[in-house]
Amino acid sequence: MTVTCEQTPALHKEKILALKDAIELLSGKWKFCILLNLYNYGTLRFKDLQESSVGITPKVLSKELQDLEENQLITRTVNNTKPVTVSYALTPHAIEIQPVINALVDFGLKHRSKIKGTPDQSDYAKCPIPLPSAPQDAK
Amino acid sequence: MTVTCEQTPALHKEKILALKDAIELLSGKWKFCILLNLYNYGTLRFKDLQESSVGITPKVLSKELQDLEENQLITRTVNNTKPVTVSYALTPHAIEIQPVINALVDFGLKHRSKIKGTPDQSDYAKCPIPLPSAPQDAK
DNA sequence: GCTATCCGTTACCTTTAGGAAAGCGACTAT
DNA sequence: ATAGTCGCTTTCCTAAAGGTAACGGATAGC
Repeated sequence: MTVTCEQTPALHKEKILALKDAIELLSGKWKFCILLNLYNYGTLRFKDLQESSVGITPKVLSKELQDLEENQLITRTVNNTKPVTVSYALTPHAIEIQPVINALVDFGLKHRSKIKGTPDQSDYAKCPIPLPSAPQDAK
Repeated sequence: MTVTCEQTPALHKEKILALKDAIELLSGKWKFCILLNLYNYGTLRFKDLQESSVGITPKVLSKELQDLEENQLITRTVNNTKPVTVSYALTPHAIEIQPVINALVDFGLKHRSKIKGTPDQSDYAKCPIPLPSAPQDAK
């Protein structure tokens, strides 16, 4: 260790600023979770996201989605269905975040097995849902 | 539409939990910043970190460092120097986070040039250090 | 004695994230 | 007419994050 691989200070400062931007945009309890769900399922409606992001309330979900849309990471599409539905999907720009999420998941898995050891019952308890919901099920 | 590239729900849930663990540990305004500085400089003392993490207060820095140490991402070493100094360095386990930070920085750079366009005055304002030719306009 | 440096801690306060619960507008099914 | 679904919004509230300022022990120099 103790590499001291000091790059140019200017470049380092630029990185710090970029990092702060990213943190400001993505920090919080839910955004990565929402994005991961969209990566996995492609397109999700409001209610799907509410169910897949276990524990989120509509108010918070609504706000998070607005934030993400403002930053051009997701698109919002209103479908004219019987009760109106709204679809959310990732923009091309959002693929830039995939490496972040993958790295984060990767770290989480390793950290969990390394530090925690126990399989975190509290979180399991929060996730009693079978998840897969057919997006267009006409009742 | 409706890509639904659904991997096994079990795997997806595992990822969500890992993601939530990682978020819980790393979220906040400062941790990534501290880690990036340690990546760049190798080993830093308390005061170095205070100066490189522009804007952080000793109280907050102290707490962040404790969190990181508890999670075995950094080591704390007390040197017996004239006024006591303390060195912080990354643990081997912390290299797992490097991809996260790199991806985050990468995203931040792209996002900054794509969405913001403008060079984020607020952050520049928070950085009274002779960064580039800093825009020091007195009103 | 007075001051300074380094690494914090303590006390206090403000801001924000986020949760709980209810409602609302448009529509439909019974 | 009533009740239900969907996608929110609104109001109210609490817990936590984070900032400000001052102080503390240890050590050293003047």
